[in-house]
Amino acid sequence: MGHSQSEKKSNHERILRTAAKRLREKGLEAVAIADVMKEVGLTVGGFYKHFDSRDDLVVEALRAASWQRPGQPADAGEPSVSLAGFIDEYLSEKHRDRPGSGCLIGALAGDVARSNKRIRALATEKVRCALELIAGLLPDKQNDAGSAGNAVNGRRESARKRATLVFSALVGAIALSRAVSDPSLSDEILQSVRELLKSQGNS
Amino acid sequence: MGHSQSEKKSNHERILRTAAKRLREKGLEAVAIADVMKEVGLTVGGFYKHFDSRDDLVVEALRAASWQRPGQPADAGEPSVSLAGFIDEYLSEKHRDRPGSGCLIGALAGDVARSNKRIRALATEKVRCALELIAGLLPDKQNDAGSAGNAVNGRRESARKRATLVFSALVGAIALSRAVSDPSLSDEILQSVRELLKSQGNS
DNA sequence: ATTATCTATAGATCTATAGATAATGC
DNA sequence: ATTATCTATAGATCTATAGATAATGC
Repeated sequence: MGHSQSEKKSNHERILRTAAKRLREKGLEAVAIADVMKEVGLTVGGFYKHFDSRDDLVVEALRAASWQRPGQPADAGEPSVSLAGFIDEYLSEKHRDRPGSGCLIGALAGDVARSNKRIRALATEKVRCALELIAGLLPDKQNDAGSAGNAVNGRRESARKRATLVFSALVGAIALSRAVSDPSLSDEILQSVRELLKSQGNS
Repeated sequence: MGHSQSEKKSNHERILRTAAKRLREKGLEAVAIADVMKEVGLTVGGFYKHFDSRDDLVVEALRAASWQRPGQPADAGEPSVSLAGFIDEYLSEKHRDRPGSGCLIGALAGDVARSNKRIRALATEKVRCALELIAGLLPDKQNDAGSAGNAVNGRRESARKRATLVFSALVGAIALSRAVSDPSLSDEILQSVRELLKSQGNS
């Protein structure tokens, strides 16, 4: 029964990583503390020296959960990929089949909508980050008609709108491809949205 | 304690309607049988003369749940609207704020992905229906390059792909708009996706 | 002495069942 | 006689706490 400070820190991080994985796989309500602790090799009782409540674990785990791009090591850093590459990775069969190491929002948007303020605030930040990331990957495009003011602001506004459409389509497509029980329909959804998102003046 | 056959049938339908609403609002796991029965004006014990198990209730309720278009009576029938009208209704603030009477897939795609075969098979049918409905609303468009064979099949294939993109974007956008805690970001998501989906050669 | 962990359990909640009650319907 | 409903509860599960244990760290 060792319990040094460094061991505690290591256990803490393993609890977070395990919870982040299982929460994305099973949803925000269906993960029991005892199961997470068991998977880490500990027991329930010790949990509350690490977190004040189950809710704290969920918030911390979601905060720490980063999307591990399929086929990349866990700490691959910022995606320096193109928009087309990002779309292909997001809508890959690997990502669909491994929600536990995938995009938090894609796996849990529905659950988040029914959660408390803290979790929704955290998810809101993640959504903002995703929109900015995608907007940054978008190519320049002619100014949209609706934007008054100078051309730079118009471009930025247009990019943000297009990023919102792209992210919505990504999140919707991955959710649908996971929900559907027919593998060929699931594949078709991924492929169609990949193809059209990349061709449709967005890339 | 009345219990005629007709009264039982009426109670059965009220249980289904109540469950369909609460399941879309709270998710597939978070609705307790006792609460549904209480809301209908009955008690837990009677439940099992109506359904063999909780799972049967969920399947039947989801099967019976139809999207009540915002601002329409419950039995408004097939949407004879245009694609633009459909998009505007789906991505309306009313729909966002009333998941209990809204699109099943939009509210529960994430939950369905973690559910059993029966529920996923049922959701698969609902997804197929949605794709066909949207494909039928899509305007004709030039044949896409990838399709061999005659022009009609090419158009149909193209419409199906575009319908998949549109439905993915609708499902993703409504999920994001509900997940996010900042009302202005939520509004922005709905508005951006509405605008681009209608303008982007899809309508 | 402190504390990270363990075992054990109280209290809450939920599904499903058992047995009683009272109205229906042959 | 049948059955739709009720009350009560067994059994499972989950969060959180209490108290014991043993290694750490001043």
